[in-house]
Amino acid sequence: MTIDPVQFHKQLADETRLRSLVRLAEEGELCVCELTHALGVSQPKISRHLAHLREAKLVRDRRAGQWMYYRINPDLPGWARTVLAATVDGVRDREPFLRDREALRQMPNRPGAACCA
Amino acid sequence: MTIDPVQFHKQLADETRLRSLVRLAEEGELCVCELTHALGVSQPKISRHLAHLREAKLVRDRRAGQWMYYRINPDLPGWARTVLAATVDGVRDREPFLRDREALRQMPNRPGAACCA
DNA sequence: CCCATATATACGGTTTGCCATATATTACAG
DNA sequence: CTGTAATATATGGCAAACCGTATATATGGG
Repeated sequence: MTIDPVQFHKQLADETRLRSLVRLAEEGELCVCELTHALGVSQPKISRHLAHLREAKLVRDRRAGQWMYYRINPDLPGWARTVLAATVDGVRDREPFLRDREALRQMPNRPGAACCA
Repeated sequence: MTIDPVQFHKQLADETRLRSLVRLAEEGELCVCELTHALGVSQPKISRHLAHLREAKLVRDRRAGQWMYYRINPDLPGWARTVLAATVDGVRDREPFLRDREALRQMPNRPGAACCA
């Protein structure tokens, strides 16, 4: 799989997209409503940015009922995965990423695993 | 040293800047006219993009006579250097980066070492 | 069917960013 | 000083990108 490096970095060069990617990198898979809640931004805004990420091949989506789940594209080339991992590592303990992690943790009625423990 | 990750990636999200950074990463230090020749773009264009990179702390400059030499900022945080190195690694053998390397190698009258071999 | 929830897209407006061209600055040579 | 080479900045125009709001689509339940 090949990716244009300029397009790739453009995706990381927006706060909403970067926050979404960091969340996805740490959680594995999230639906739109979880990201909306974690970042505290409007649903169309998240959805639009996720569409960008999908078009740029940074993420993949999967439908499960009414929910669309997004995850980091596992087929990214090695250099891109390294870039992503290094970036996540560099920002993990800063705002607003800390706050995003906490907001997701405290989200009520999360779809998926939460209900059937 | 601390750097805003969004601003950082914005710098890599432009072809002219990325090509300049890749050249600097491989050559160590280059003056404006060398970059101008390597990439084959206008001098003001290179100069403007180098100014962006300097303001974003990605590069440092040094004056030597009439020449301004630029290099990757050695004080970048670890994650940023990793991102940069991974990106360079990912693009090294593609166009237009191959062509840039070759154009620099064939540049006549390079300042610095070239004249006094 | 009809409604509610989750998600996506369309629209209009504003900002940001890039470019080419022209001009200013700085350093050096004579 | 004067001229020349290297570099930087200023200007105006244009295109890309982001945003909020409104609306459309899709799924599942009753």
